[in-house]
Amino acid sequence: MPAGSASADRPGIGKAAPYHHGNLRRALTDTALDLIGERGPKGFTLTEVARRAGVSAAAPYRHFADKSDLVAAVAELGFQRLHDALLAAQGSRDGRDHLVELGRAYLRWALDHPDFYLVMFGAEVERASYPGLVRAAEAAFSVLLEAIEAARSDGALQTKDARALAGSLWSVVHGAASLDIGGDLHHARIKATSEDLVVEAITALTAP
Amino acid sequence: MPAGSASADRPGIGKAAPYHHGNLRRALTDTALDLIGERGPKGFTLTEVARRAGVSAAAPYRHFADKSDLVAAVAELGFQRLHDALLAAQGSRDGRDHLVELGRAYLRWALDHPDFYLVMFGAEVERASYPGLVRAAEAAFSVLLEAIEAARSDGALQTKDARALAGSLWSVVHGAASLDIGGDLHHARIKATSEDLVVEAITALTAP
DNA sequence: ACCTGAACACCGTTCAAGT
DNA sequence: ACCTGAACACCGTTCAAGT
Repeated sequence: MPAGSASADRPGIGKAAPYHHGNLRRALTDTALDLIGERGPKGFTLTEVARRAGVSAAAPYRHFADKSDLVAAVAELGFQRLHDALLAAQGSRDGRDHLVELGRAYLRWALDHPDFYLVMFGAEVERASYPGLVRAAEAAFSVLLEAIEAARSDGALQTKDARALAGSLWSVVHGAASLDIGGDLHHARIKATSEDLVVEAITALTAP
Repeated sequence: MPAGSASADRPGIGKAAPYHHGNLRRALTDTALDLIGERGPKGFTLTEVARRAGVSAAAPYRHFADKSDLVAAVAELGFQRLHDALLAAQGSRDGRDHLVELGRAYLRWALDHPDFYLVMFGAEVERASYPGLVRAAEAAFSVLLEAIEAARSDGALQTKDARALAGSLWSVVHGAASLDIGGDLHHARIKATSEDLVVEAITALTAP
């Protein structure tokens, strides 16, 4: 234990990188995501998040109402990043192909960030209780909706109910992502990848 | 507190319906399901399950390795009931219609038992760690697989990879159930019901 | 064989007190 | 304004002891 270091007038000396004063809120959500990635959404404790961030167990309560509120903040971050990933998936100009690309991008993001994904759709947080979370999810969903509208006005798609089609597409993609992450596709000995399933399903659902 | 009753030689006199000696294991899974239904998969504690069953907090450890093991047992029960519900859905003889009926039955069961469903597919239990759970899930899945095979040999369906089609169908139905239970379809203002989505999607995916 | 009682480490949360 | 330290109720789990 080193004592009397030159930085003795700064708080948290010796302890691993204490954030303190400034952006503890963001530090906590980042640390929480790390922990969830290591231990899964369960076995994740607020006390340890605080410990890793170098603050007391009570400190998070200056920034979050309770543990669920922190988890909701992580989920909201996740929806924002998913939203960005979908916006970045501007491949093909053709309406139907664009929808396939969107589905692929969604799935890829989910499989690349299973920890985020589990928090975003898991039962740990009542999404309905967090308006910001609902808005973030809606924003991501709107990318899909607009792609459908665009395809429709291009004549590449004839759908009465764009929202219903969006719901079907979201269901397949979310279902495939969820079953893949949970290992269920593997247990069912399905050799096709979730990407195969998604591409085929979107193609069938948007067939003229 | 009534004392000296005629049943004083039986354990647990006076306390609310103590199960003791016999089928405590089953009593615990039943109580756990009740509690999950009331409070959701989180906010469910082993201690309270024991309390409600009228036994000490240590008693469950005679029947389950730990809390996760109890949750896994509940999930397994869920897959068995889902399996039964699918077997009972023997409506139409026609191959494609039968697949639609199967999807409907799955969705209905999930929406009727959201507590079960969340435990079965939630992150609270590592499904891969519980072989009995995996087997129960596979058994339920096999109903779908056999329906596809039957439709194929009837000529109602031409599919190269039955398991892949099963994966796509499972993805839509699971996805729709999951999004509906989570309130996400509602937040996305999708007016069509999850049943509408599922029927339409299965029809499209099994189109000749 | 099955359950109780007491114990331990740990967690979520609160609150008075410090800077 | 933001954080600490101590406190409280409660939980998961273990283990010796009871019947």
